Amino acid sequence: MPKVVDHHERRTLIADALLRVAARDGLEAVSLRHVATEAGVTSGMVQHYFRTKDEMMQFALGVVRERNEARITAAVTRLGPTPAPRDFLQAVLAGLLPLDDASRADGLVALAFLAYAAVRPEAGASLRQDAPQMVAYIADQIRTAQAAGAARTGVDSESAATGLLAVTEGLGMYLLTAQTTPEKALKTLDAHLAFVFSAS
Amino acid sequence: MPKVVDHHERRTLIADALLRVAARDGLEAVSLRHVATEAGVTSGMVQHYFRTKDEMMQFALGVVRERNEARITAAVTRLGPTPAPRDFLQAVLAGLLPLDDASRADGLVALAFLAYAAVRPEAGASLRQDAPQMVAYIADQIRTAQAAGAARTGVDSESAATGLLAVTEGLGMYLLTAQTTPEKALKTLDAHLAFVFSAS
DNA sequence: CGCGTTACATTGCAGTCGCAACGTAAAACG
DNA sequence: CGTTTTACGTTGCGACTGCAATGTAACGCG
Repeated sequence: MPKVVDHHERRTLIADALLRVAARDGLEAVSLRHVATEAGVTSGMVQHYFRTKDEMMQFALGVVRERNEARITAAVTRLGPTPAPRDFLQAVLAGLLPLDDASRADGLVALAFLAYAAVRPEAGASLRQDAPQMVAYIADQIRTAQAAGAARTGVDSESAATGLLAVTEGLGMYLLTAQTTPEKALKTLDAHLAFVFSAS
Repeated sequence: MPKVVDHHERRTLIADALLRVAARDGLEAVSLRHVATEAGVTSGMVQHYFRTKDEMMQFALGVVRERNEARITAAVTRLGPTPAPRDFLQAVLAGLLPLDDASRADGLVALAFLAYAAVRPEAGASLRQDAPQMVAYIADQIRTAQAAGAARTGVDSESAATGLLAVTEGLGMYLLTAQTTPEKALKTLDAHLAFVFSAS
């Protein structure tokens, strides 16, 4: 064998270049040659690490998901142990919003992938898989607050959780398309949290 | 001159074909020849009515916007005169959700266009233009209800309006990507409306 | 009845695409 | 030390793209 190389590292290098191209020029500008040029390698090398373009896309999609996950866990750990449910959810959901340039770029790519996967069911499965546990987790937080008298009762916790996530998702889209500002988005999110977490 | 033809009708015919292709195979599958084949015409004719592909895309984008607008006004007129703000908003927002096959197809196309416009600012302007008045209108409804004691006070009406729209948008995305069901989406929307329209 | 304008259809060209095929160099392994 | 396997680089092919160019037929107008 020649130089011993870390396959995963090379693939991540290429995927990063792909994401840069997608964030700058859109997903339709992603081609083997463009990605290779962006990564500073030859298209032959890209082909060596990904047998097909679709395989490369799938991998890049996974990288986006990992980054989002990392952003969330970072927001959570930054909060310290045993935070109040409302503060906890505020941190998690705000961490999901594309507020800075880095997360904005990722958001644009995620949006492009969403449209890409909408007509490609096998690729879409990867995007769908972590939503249910997210809903369950948030619903659990709401139920805890309800039991402590810190959240409005008489509301289905799952509906409230889905609503919270949907608001965040919608605000994210408005941010990505410059239909609102970070300040207004955060204010709207807080207003919604105030709806959920209030005396009944 | 030869046969007198309705230009706008022909352009709409072509745009409809474009939207069918986009809904079925994604926006990346939209090419002059594919659209022409789908419309049952020659690519030369497409070129005759649209000087460039981008012009064709812009026009199709406008058609999507018109359809959405029509769906909303249809939902409103179906409601009769002077409805209660809550019923009114329920009808409008539910009308925005991609619940049947037709609106689902349109939603998929709109999603694709969103990603398309995200890296094409001049095309994105067309998507952004009607959001502010929508927010203003909903905020007005909320303020009316607040004055009548039918909605919770002490909340910024603009934030509440933005939240309502964001929830709808987010639920729409979950529906398009099959991450939720129409029943759950409507239930979540109603739960959010219950948050806004309740004694303070 | 010409005539010019409009409504298409056909063809072709330059560029890009994904991908296969092949070549080469280097290093681990016997 | 030779062999084999891996890691690339290069080239090219067939298909597709947007678009320009050109041709042709039909109809309104003077």
